[in-house]
Amino acid sequence: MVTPRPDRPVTITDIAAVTGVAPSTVSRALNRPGRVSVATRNRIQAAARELNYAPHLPARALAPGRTGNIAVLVSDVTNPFYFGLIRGSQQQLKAAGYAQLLVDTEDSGEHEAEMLRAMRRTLDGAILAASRLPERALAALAEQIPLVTVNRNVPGVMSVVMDTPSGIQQAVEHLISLGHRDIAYVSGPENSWSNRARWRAINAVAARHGMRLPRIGPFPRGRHSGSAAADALLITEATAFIAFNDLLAIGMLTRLRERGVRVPADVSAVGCDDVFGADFCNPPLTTLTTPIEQAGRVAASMLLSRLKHPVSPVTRRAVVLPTHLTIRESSGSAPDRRSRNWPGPLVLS
Amino acid sequence: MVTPRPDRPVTITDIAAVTGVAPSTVSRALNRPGRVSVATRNRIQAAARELNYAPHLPARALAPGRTGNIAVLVSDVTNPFYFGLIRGSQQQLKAAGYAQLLVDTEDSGEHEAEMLRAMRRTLDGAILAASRLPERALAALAEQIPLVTVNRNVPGVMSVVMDTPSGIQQAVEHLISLGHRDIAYVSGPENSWSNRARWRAINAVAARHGMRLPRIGPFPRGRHSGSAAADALLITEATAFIAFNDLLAIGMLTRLRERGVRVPADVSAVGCDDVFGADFCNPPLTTLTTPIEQAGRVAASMLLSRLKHPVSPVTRRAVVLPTHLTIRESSGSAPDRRSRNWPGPLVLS
DNA sequence: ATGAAAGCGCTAACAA
DNA sequence: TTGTTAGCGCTTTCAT
Repeated sequence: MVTPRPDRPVTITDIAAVTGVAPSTVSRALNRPGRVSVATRNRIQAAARELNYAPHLPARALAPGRTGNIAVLVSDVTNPFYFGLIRGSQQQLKAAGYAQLLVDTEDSGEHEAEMLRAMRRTLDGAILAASRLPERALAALAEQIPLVTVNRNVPGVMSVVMDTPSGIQQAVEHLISLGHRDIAYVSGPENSWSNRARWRAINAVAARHGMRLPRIGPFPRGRHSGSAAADALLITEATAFIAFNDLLAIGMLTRLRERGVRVPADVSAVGCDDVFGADFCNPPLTTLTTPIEQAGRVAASMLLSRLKHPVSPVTRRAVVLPTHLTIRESSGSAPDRRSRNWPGPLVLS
Repeated sequence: MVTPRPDRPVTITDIAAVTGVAPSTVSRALNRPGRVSVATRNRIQAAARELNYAPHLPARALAPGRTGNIAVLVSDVTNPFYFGLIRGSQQQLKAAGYAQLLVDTEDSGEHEAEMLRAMRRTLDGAILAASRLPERALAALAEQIPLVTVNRNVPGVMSVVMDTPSGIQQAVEHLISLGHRDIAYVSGPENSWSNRARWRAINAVAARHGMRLPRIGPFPRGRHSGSAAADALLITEATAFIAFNDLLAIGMLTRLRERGVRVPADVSAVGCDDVFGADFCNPPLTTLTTPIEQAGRVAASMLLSRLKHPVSPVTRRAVVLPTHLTIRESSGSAPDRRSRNWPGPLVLS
């Protein structure tokens, strides 16, 4: 029996030598067990296990068409919004034998483009969780490499988006039913597609109710945006606000408390996303719940089915996931506007 | 001029054809610019840019020794504890030209081992953020592939750990200084190394103060552990607790509120980790802050320097990062024990 | 400074 | 059913 050097990774050639067959037979036995006689297959698989063989994926990836890698690009890995997405996609990808490459684009379209450029030959496809790329660039990219965008809808690119309009409608009407008439939209970063979609949806609902909601901001991502946003809000007449996302809303909650503004007695707060933390902040946040983990699963599935059937017409190009309003304690009846005043002084911190 | 087919990825051979040199020269020009004449180098680099060339990483990885991939294994991607770690390592790895493969082991040692086994030939190294593997397995693995563990210290394996004892000491003494004498440790999963380390540290401090702290639990990870833990706590005489981690502590906070127990008036709460959310939960949580993002950076750096200098003795094998207590509003003076009673009835939910 | 040639591990035609 | 052969794209000797 031939004993391969134990300090060198075991290859199919080693297995071939040990079992006395050709390397290609080993390859077949391991990948398409059906095309090999039962006897040899068993012998080979036993030897593989015995030698603790693991395939060398890069070598396999040399043959065109399959690297086994899918990239997932997020704008900020520490944003809890992505946690569920990452987990959802990871589940699907792992089950299908793909590795997930997590890439943080640092919220920059250039980083995003550069990473994709550098990695494109290493990838079978990519999931873009919050692309900052212009439509044209995205469409062009999708020609070169299978792509699924999340929360971004551009023609010709597969996508998973949330049904923002219906969720926003629920949110606005929830506040209206509580007696609020002055409702502000607290805007997020202007380069965010979700932000624009939400603002558009708000406008549409407001128009339907013969109202016009003011908008404050935009406020960038970052620790102190919540404070700035809360301060800006208090200058207005608003008795309620809908914030671009929960992070911003939670930041505002903190600042409002500092300034002695009671939520929801003085001001009602509504967030978007229902991220980790929305249920235990103070007070627990009423928010538009988006099925983000499902979005991750769906995005991965779309990509995988596309890889399997490169041009199948059955692959849907755009999936819309339902959203719903989760009512917690941060929203309540509108205060009598005339008697409204903030107990605390403005404290600059 | 030779025009390569535009629908096929550009290879160094294409560049060679275009510039009239040999493929090997292109390779050199791109990787070791010093070993090529300035003129040809410029010509080649220009052509590469022109053709929008990107190296095919799997092919490069065929040559032994460098795949460009580092795996980061976490027990649960949705656990906020890991966010900073992932970001820290990602920063370092990206800067060094490595791709980060994020792997969720689902808190199972078997998954962990299996993933590592399957991927080992694809990897230049791995960071194990919360390994569930037995010491022997870990040590054996470290022989085969460069490894850095985080929050896990096993001889012969590079590691980054937190200085739990000093942080725990601060926490315990903080509570003692507030008059607490009955302090419980709320234990996390028994297969967690951190959990055992924290419990050991607590015991040591208690002994130094002539006390013996009771321990309740263990409580597994999961949404409802906090409730169970809070209920268990209320059966004891404890006026304060230190929870295995913030997630557990926050869950307990929620349950305590449901049951009408005031924090910190009736019970003081201390968590561990200072995760996202610890600063805005209700009340904001006093917690042992661990520099987890730094841990990610350090772990990546250790791995990278190890890859560069395979057996350099200068690479430290174990790094201990300082921790400190962050005092927020969940801890306060101990109540008079005799007058202590919980206003609310026990509500099973 | 540059070219020629071999080979990394695996898969897929094709042949037997 | 199995073996032979030829690459995949790149790096790396070894010549020149």
